[in-house]
Amino acid sequence: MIPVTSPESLGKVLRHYRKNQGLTQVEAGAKFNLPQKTVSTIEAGTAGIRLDTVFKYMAALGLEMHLDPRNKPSDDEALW
Amino acid sequence: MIPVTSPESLGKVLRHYRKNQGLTQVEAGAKFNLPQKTVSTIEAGTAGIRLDTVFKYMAALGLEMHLDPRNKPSDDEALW
DNA sequence: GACATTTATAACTGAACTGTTATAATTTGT
DNA sequence: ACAAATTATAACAGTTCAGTTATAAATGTC
Repeated sequence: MIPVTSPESLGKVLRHYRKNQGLTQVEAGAKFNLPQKTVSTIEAGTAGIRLDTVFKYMAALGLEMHLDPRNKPSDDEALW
Repeated sequence: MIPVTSPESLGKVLRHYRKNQGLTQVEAGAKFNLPQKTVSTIEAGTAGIRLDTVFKYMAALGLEMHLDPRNKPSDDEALW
């Protein structure tokens, strides 16, 4: 449930999930034709990575994203 | 709590939050020096937008991101 | 310590972004 | 329906990515 607010923190979270699944960068990237180099770049937190590349990698790891207000006072403050 | 898995859905959610705050694209973008054109591009769901640009815009709207496994069976399956 | 696996880094090309400025198209309110 | 406000689109220059291939560095195992 770690909040992600930067390319760096996103890279760390993605790496965490990948390792949790016992995958190497090559294995994880192969699912969506991302070369190992690109996976490395994503996890390193490079600022300029393209959004579609990130979503491909999230798909490879079976992840989805949620957006929430920062400093959310309580969880029952639904906006949708 | 809508799950985001593509640039398109991300753009829609960001637009939703912006309008909820009563901001125009110019007003929201100005907080982080993003020109109106860039905000429009983000909300339109352009695939190749750069990740740092997205995070700037999220910061302008006071949002943070969370990653979760897709088809999460139950909410008490914490991984962290 | 040596070997094998995994990850980081490099050079090159083509493609597409951001920022800037400006204008067209659309939406909103009266 | 008109005017004002908002959003979408365009051209240009500069920057940087993705992909490919290859290699260096780091990590882990015996």
